[in-house]
Amino acid sequence: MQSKARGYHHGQLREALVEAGFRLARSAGPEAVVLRAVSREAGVSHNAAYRHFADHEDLLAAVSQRCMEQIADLMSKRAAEVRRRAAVPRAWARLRAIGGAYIEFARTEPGWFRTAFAGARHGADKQAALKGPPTADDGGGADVTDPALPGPFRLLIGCLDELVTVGALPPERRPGAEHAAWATVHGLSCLLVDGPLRDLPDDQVQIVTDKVLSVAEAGL
Amino acid sequence: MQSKARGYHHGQLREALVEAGFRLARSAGPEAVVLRAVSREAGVSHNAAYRHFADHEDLLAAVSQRCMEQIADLMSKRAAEVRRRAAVPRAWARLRAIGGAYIEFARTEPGWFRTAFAGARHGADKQAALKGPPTADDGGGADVTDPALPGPFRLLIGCLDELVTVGALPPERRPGAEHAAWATVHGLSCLLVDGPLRDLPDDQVQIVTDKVLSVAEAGL
DNA sequence: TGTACATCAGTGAACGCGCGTTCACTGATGTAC
DNA sequence: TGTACATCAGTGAACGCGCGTTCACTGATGTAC
Repeated sequence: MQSKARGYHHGQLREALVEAGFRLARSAGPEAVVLRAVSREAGVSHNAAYRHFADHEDLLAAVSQRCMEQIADLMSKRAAEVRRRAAVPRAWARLRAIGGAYIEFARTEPGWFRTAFAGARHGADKQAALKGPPTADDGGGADVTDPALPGPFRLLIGCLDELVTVGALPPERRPGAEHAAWATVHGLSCLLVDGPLRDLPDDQVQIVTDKVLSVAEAGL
Repeated sequence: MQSKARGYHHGQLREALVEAGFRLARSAGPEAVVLRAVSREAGVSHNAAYRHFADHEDLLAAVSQRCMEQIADLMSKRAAEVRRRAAVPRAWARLRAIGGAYIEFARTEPGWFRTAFAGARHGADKQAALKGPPTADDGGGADVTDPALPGPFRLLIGCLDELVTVGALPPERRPGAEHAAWATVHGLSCLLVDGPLRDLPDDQVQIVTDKVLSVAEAGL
């Protein structure tokens, strides 16, 4: 019965609030994800949110997670577009595709990108800390199937594992590779969004992106 | 006469306000650099700042710049500690030293680190945009002596130039290298400060840092 | 050297704002009998 | 099948807060004569 038209009881207010916050975050970043504005956007009184979220931080964390999924979606999409058939070049192309998608997302959706990482700073407890380091005792890094990991990171791990499986990356270079790769694309993304590369014109962004991805690949 | 004890006229209120903001930013980041709190910290009425800054954004930009210099200071210090004598290993060691210092700074002074990049987002006009891309018509990158560039970036450019001069880096790989290198260390810094690597214990941070720097160097 | 005066750098009070959060409430829903 | 009632999800008003900014002001400084 909950799919009825809006009455006194909303029915899916939680989802509606997250979606409203997500919309606000798009143009104005995490600073825009504020309880009163989100409720307003959802067409509901400004304290209704307390039936679904403990507090403002809790809401922001949910919106942030939504943004993180949005990044992962674009990465998956770009990876699926890779057309190479041979295993080795295909694996490399997929890695480049997800890296490029990450940077593309940051550049085209800076509000969402910033929000994706805003939930982490506040409410640190609620998000699982990342699995440790490249120690000798595990398989050489984090686990792709671990649902606590952010989606983009899981995709990256998957790509790197594929590179090893396919023989393109020597297993001894695998440990820690996910951190190095992620750091590189994340860093360029931040510089393009927040940092001193923020005003670079699009064509130059493309050049810089290619260079950075090439260096990262060469490094692996 | 301006070094007299505090009277009605402060004498160096501008510097004092920036310093007060800098202090507040250390523990609480850019969100703490708020006009009223900064004035309070400087022991002055909350509107006195308007004699020295156009508005809040203007003050934040000044504090942000101060933080950026602080990063550059640590990088210079670590670079100066390099003891290698032979030109080539020395150049590589200096590059690694400044990269490591950047990450070390982010890790040990997250408030300052975040503030250094907070001034950029707001008040974008006031900060010079970074010189373009690795086009063919310039010497292969930005200019070390350009005072509009952030200090850390100037240091990085200097190191890369040195690598070329010394013959350690083929000139054809030089263009764009500063972006790739900066992106890598900046990315890891952000992940350690804001992102999912925030809770990594110190020893693992060291391992990850080494791996990331090694990959970046190998990539160049 | 002394004095009038313009200028500058600070003060204190007040403005309006949007925020997070809490309170007592009320309308809708579903279940026990 | 009908009715009483507990439960749940929303409302509206109010709280206190800290913020940026503006106003008319006043104390200190330096300069012209």
